[in-house]
Amino acid sequence: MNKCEQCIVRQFSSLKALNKDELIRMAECKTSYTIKKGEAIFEEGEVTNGIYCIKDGVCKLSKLSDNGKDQIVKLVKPGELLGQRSMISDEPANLSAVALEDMEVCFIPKNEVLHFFSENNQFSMNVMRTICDDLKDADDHMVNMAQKTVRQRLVETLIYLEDTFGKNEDGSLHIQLSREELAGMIGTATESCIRLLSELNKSGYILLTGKKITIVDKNKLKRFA
Amino acid sequence: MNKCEQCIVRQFSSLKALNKDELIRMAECKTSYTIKKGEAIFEEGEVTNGIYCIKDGVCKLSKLSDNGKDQIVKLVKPGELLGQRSMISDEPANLSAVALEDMEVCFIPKNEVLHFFSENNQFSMNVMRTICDDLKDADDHMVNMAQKTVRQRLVETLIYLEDTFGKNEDGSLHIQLSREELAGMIGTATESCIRLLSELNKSGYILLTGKKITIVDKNKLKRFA
DNA sequence: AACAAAATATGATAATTGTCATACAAATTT
DNA sequence: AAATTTGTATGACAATTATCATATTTTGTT
Repeated sequence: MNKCEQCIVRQFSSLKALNKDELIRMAECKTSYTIKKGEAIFEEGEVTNGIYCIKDGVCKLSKLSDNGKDQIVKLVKPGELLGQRSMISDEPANLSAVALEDMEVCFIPKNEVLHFFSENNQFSMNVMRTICDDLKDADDHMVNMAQKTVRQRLVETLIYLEDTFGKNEDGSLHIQLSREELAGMIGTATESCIRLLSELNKSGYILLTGKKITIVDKNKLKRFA
Repeated sequence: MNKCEQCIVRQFSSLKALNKDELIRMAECKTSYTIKKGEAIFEEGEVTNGIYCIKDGVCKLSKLSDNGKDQIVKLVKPGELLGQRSMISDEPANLSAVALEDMEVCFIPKNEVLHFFSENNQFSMNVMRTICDDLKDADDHMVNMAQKTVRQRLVETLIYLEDTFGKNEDGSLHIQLSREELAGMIGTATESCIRLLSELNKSGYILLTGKKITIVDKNKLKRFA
């Protein structure tokens, strides 16, 4: 059992408000998991009974729409928590969480988290703030979905992916999404996504090399959209 | 100055967790406002420094998109609070709040709310839960915007309006939105919204009488979408 | 290495949706 | 009451996007 005290991601998360004793207590009750790329941490509708803290790897939060397509609502990075909303609302998960890379996550049971909530006001305010940030992002995201064209959404998503997850040494986007997943982020058909990527490639805004996507000139790309 | 204790909407809001003393304190610090239809309670980007409790009337929360169109993110009813997210995140308002009917609202300064937060755990949990509900709604809404057709969104919005705000004696939707506002809710051009309404009218699913919209058969309408 | 399965790419076409123009109706102002 | 402004409605057309079909490439498996 690893000590939460020494966990690298703790300082970047809501958990930074916990004191030494609380971290020891958390280390004792937590369960660590390894999740392989493509595996689910939890699925839509599942009762989770606690939260997950992401130590390593990125996952997607998505929801299956009536038309059979999976819409990606958010990508989640190390340091972030999963399942807080469902825990607080006392509801089953509204979204599925599936690993985009191999991951390491820790599960902390609900009753423990609620204990920290009642004892540590700073901690609950931190969690509250991240949920508020999520709400703002979701509202903005919604407006984009409703008002922008698929091309604009694709361009903005590509820039978001570079800004948030960085690039490899060769300049390509570090995070690897299938075309279907990228389409699921921007809310369009996979073919439309491929076609637009292809168009951006031909126009020289991006570079497609196999599955790798490289943004040639971010500002030019931004202006284009 | 009216007593918060006797306020009709209190029992339906997060404020129901406040005790007698807290309500007296709140009554002393609050400011009551009357807002005329069409007037803004606050605008996107404005620093609000507190929250508003809606006593009477409905308002829209909207955001101006880059394309110049106003997207309605949420309609807010009596008993609900406005501005909690911005207050907790300590940010200017992300959305504008504009009255759809004449309204009565009470403003409670930020420092007072934060005081109740720290003293009354049940109250903060209530607020947290409403924000979590908003987040879930926003996520679901986002998926709909991304994956459903304008027709589906229109039909679902009409049903939502009837279910949430009820109907007049003649059976028409109680809440009155302009075509432009309805288009802003479903995320489409005003002309497209008008055209689809007209189509639903001709097919007998709804009835258009002046500005009034009547759903003829809710289940049939639902199935149609 | 050979094969099967999955992912990516592209063409053809249809359906959806947006834009611009214009007409008409209703509400407001003078 | 006439005039102006605003909101609603509809046509014509263009642009966007989805769908279906079909290659082609890549990946994984035997």
